[in-house]
Amino acid sequence: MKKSTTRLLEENHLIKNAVALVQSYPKVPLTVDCVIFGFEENKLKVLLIKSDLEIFNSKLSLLGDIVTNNEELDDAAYRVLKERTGMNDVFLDQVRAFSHPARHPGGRVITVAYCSLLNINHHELKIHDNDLNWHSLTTVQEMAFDHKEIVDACYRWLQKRIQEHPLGFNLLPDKFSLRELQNLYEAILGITLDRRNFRKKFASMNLLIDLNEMEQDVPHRPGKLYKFNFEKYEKNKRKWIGIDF
Amino acid sequence: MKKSTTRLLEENHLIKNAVALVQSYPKVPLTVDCVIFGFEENKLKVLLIKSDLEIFNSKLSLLGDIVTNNEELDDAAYRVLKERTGMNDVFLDQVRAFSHPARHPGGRVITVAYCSLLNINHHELKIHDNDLNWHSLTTVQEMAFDHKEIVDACYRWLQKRIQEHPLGFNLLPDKFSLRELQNLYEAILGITLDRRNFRKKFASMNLLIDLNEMEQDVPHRPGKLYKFNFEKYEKNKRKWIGIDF
DNA sequence: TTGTAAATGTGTAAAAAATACACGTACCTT
DNA sequence: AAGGTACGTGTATTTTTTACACATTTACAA
Repeated sequence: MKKSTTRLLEENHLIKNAVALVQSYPKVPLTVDCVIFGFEENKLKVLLIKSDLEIFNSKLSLLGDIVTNNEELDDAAYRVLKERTGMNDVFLDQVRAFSHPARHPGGRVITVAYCSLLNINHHELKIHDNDLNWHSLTTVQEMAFDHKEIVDACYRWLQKRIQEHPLGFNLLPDKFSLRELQNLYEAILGITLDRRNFRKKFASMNLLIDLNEMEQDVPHRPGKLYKFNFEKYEKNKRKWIGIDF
Repeated sequence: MKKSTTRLLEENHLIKNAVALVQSYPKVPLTVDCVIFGFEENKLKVLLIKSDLEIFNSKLSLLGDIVTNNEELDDAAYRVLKERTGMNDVFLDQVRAFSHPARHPGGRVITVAYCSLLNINHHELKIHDNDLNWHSLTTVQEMAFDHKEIVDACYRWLQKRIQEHPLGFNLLPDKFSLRELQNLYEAILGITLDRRNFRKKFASMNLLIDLNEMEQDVPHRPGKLYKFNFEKYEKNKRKWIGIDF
């Protein structure tokens, strides 16, 4: 249906009013920060950079960036991830916003934290770039800004989420053994699990595809290799209840 | 330890650098929006206002406001809640940020959504003010901005959270019967629960204090009244695992 | 006052899920 | 060839969840 000219003019007017309203709003600088987790040597790692703010004297910092005009927060976080790791199709989810007025020494900056999970070995990281490096989560202490607080919040978020959804697979290679999977869960949750019960649980989920391959180059009896059935999980995601260790 | 003058000057310089950096950042208008839930007549309600933006033609809108200078997001949300309901000490938690570039007709505005739970009868609502009113969650359809999407997200958030923590008590009067409590859970989760098993579960949690009082003015056998043991819950919050219906 | 309607309060048996636990096997290394 | 190491598997026990029925208390109406 074609709108009349009068209607169009009126609508135009209303939009102008709305624009004027928004222009009267105070504005704040907004950034995203990515807590990028990886798993290596049976330890949960987090990808950090040395802060380029002199005042922080090379303290460790999250990967982040300003949110540009008309950019969705999710897109900004993906952009940071892509720029720094070269990777697409990485797990990424918003955790929450951090807004303490003094969190940035240069004045008020609000940041939205994202949690990302990726397979360290599948990377194309530009590690050489800029003191970009993986750090053991447990050893990371002082950080720039409120980034330690953000890392802690994302870690707690991950611990909770991994008990509701099988997110851990994002941290593993395409092919993995059950032992590797169990090590991952033990590292993230900080508990030890019974091997037989752990295998039973994952077997009952029917989300693992047996590749009929064996581990190579292990100094002991090799285990079977599996891959994660992403398709099946995506299809049933809504019905998903939990894992419950 | 007293810092040397040189050190102070240097620090000052670094802060100036940081300030200059932040000043170079793009800025966006930022708001908070509160999804305020209540419970009445065995229905989950949400507190809405008629949008004062003409372009929305009195469509329903969440209670929200701009985030002022140096204000924490949590504080901004509390402020909105206080202004509109007159209530302190209300349950409030951040859900997530919404950032679609076209979510506001007046241009780019990012909003952070909060979920709040309060006891409708315990209010001092200024309902007369401004077309402020409670609406059945199930009947709310069209809303201004992306507020329907935000309400839906907060409802899903609530459904999930209420199975992990006993948040429902925030929606009930101080004194309530087990039937009211069950009605609440059934309304939020959209399922029916077995009465005996429900009571058993809450009894096993030991979070209810028997007031040795009875319901008044009910057209049938009155039930016992209980109050929620907030202190005990707060004390054990960290160890809390879940409710699991 | 008596009967009826409506919701309260309570326990147990069966099923399902979680837990605890041990030994033979396969492969690697020396 | 022997020893080390992690793999792979099943069952009994406990705990949790589910399903289910009847007597009781009060309000209300006849």
